[in-house]
Amino acid sequence: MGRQPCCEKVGLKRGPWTMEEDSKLMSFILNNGIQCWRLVPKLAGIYIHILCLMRCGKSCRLRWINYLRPDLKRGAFSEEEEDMIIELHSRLGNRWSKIAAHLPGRTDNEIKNHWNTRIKKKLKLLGLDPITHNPINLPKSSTETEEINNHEKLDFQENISPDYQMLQKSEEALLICGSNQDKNDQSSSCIEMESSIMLQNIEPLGNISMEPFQINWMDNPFIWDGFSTFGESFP
DNA sequence: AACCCCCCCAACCGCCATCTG
DNA sequence: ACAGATGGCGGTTGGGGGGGT
Repeated sequence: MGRQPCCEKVGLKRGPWTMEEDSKLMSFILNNGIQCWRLVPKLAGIYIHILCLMRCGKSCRLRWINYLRPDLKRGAFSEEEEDMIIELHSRLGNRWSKIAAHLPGRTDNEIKNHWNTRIKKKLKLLGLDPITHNPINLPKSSTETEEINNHEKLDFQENISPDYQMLQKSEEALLICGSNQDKNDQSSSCIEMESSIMLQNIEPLGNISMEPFQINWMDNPFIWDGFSTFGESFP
């Protein structure tokens, strides 16, 4: 059995977040940091507007991580990012959070969505199984047909799937690296550590509600032009 | 213009791991 | 040591929007 729902569902709001809710949550986290997600909605409400933010802690956490975090990169994935996702997925599988740790500014949810809607199709078009990253429908070798099949494999690799060759090369490179997996784990931990440090380094310098304000982010201040243009000019 | 279909993605759900008293 | 609480993760869903008919 899993645990019970994180909070009492009665009276809690669900569905899309409003700008007001975003404002409350953002203000609270920037000013207080995150100690306990379950308390955030109540505290955020008391802190800003007396009214409670009628969301469960889990919903607040998700909204912050996937949408409000100031370090999020918005917009389409670049070719480089897509290639990186494919390469990481071939090694890590559906461990989206681990993959996201290697792509600064991207969330696990964003990567998961992008994988399911775009990259999966792209790989299929390239003749690759999105789960195993191996060619689809490649005949299995037997003693009698091995040579023919090898020719087919070569044809496939040379004529159909340059991306597959690229993947093979990156896998070879990883084998040569040997302890690369450990290195990746360490770098992943570093990224996680840096993220937590970054969270503590946020310094809101102005009024958060509807006016432009400045955030010091890893000693790189930027101006966030408020909630009026939310979702479009969010840095 | 109206309807339908498909795609995208934000948000939710359920489970597992870890923490805490 | 244990049970309940909490955080985090991956899978899934459903609503909105765009394109086609």
